Formats: sequence, C-alpha cells, structure tokens
Amino acid sequence: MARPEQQKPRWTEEEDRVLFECKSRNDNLPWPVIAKLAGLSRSGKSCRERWKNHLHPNVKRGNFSQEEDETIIRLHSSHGNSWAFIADRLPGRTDNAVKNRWNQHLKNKLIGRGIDHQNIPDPQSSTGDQPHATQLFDFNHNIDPNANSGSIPTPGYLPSDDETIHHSFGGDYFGFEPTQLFDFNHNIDPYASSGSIPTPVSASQEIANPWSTSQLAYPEFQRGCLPSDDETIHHSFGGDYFGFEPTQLFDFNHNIDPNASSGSIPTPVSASQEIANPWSTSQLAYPEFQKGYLPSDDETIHHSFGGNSFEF
DNA sequence: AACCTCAGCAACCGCCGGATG
DNA sequence: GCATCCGGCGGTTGCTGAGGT
Repeated sequence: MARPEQQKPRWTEEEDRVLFECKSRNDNLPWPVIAKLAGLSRSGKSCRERWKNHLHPNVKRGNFSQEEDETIIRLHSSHGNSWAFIADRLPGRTDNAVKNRWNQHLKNKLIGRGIDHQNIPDPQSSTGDQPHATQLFDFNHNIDPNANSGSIPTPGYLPSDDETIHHSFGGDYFGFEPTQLFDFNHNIDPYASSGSIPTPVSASQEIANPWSTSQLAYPEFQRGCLPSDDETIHHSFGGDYFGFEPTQLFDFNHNIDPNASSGSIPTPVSASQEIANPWSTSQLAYPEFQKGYLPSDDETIHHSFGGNSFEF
C-alpha cells in the first residue's frame, strides 16, 4: 500500500493562503466546491479539516493549561471519547487537538499514576445519573413535583441546592426542557399557590401576558427585574447580573451584547445587531456559557445547580 | 555526527446522520 | 421510501523535531 510520494503531504503556506482567501470569499459554499475553486489538489474534506483545525480564526495554539487538562480529564470521565463535545468546552481548542492531548499525554499520565481513567469520579455528579447534555436550561418548566428533597436527581431533574437554589428560587426543583430557551415566568400556572411548586401549563393555558406581575409565579423576576439577592445570583452566574427583557426569551449568550464589560449588566441587542452565530465563542459575552458548555467552576456552577453539570 | 526514541502534531480514513431531490 | 451528497466525528497512523545515547 505504500505510495511512492509522501503519504501525508503537509499543507504549505501558499495552500493555506489560497484556501483561506477562497473560504473567506465563498463562506456559504460547500467544501467540495470551495476545494475546486481553490484549485488545490485537496479534497473538500481535507480543506474543511485544514480550515477547522488550523485556519479558523478562533483556533487556539500553544500548550494546554492545567485547567484545560483538568477539564479534559473530567469531561472524558463523564462523556468518554466525545472529543467534539469536550472541545466545545475548551474555547479555541479543536476536537483533534483535544483527542491528541488525551491520547498522547493525559491518558498515559493517569495510567502512570495508577488511575483508572475510565472511572474518574465526576465532582459534579454523585451518580452519573445526570440530565443528558443536550438540553436547554429552563427554570420553571417540567418540574418534578415528586422529587425528593435531597435525593439523587433523576435525569431531567435537579435537587435543590439549599445554599443556592432554595435561596434563589424558593426551594423548588427545576427541570429541563430540550426545546425551550431559558425563560423566567413563562408557562407557569398563574394560579399556583404561593410557596407551592409551580405547575407548567399547556400552550392553550399559556399566560397571555407573561410579564403581568400579578400572574407571575415569581413576580420578583418580572420585567426588568434585577436580582435582589446578591448572595445567590452573584454566586450562581459568575458574579454577573442578568436583566430580563419582556420580548425575548432568556438565552445565555444570545442577544447579549458581546462587548458588555465583565460585571456589568448585559445589554440585550436589537435584532439587527443580533450575533450571527450566537454560539461563536469569540463573540460571546459569557463564553463560559456557550452551547454545550459544561461548567468547570465548581465553586460557582456546582453550587448553583445542585452539583450537576448542564448544557445550555 | 549518526542513530534512535518518543512526544506532539497533523492528516487521512471510514462511518454515521441529516438534508435534499 | 430511497439514493445521494455533505459535513461531523472519532479512530488511526504518518510526519516532525527535540533530546538522548
């Protein structure tokens, strides 16, 4: 099977330049077409990989930090060889780079320490029986009224973390709905008794004006409301406060001004300003909450969401 | 200086699923 | 429903360069 020529010819600077320009000019075309237009003797697939792993502006080079290594180890223990998933949580790192890092460094390191790298306890999960990582986070929806306080959460549900959740949202449980964005006070039974667990309502029952204070299950989160409880919200979301906009669903990193200074109140942007790719890490006001992000900050996220990890 | 080893990186390959006609 | 195309993904392996002998 040996080929007389080099089997894996490296990309030259000239090829990179041509591909970069061609891709930049024809961003919407399929890769096979781009490869053809570029006039390179490379397949569309090769061009795509070269772009994704090297030429893309967001690609981060250089050594992995200890934090990145720890994140890889932790996520690998809970998600296995889902390199793309892990890479999503390491801004700028590609799945290929993460895979190489694991296969050629971290795995051997753990083996050398006598650690079973396939069974590393996840600090954010006591059982591994955690909500599946393809769900959006939605307070007040799909709440399990039968969840036992302090019990191990069943998939899709959260236990209350007294320190935080109880503090924040009345000691109730919060579930996850895969098709909804994050939305306080929407689809909540307006007639639920105070102190009870809010009951999700059907579409037909949906509150006409979800921002009408009198009908909110959690009136404290009404339009424009800022969290009043520093201890909790500050704790929960990395020290930043979030405001609410009545015409928008609450969506981490979507419609949020990417240029907002850290610690300031995020500014919703208009439709015309809307970030083209809301999950593009470089454009996120809160890149740590990007799509598919698995929190790495125990102190904060672990605390906030009952010790589990979630995707948004 | 020549050779060897090994870690790190890069590229290819096959499989799979979604979109489209 | 089926075939085809395309992109995404994970596994594998070749290439490179640094360091050791």
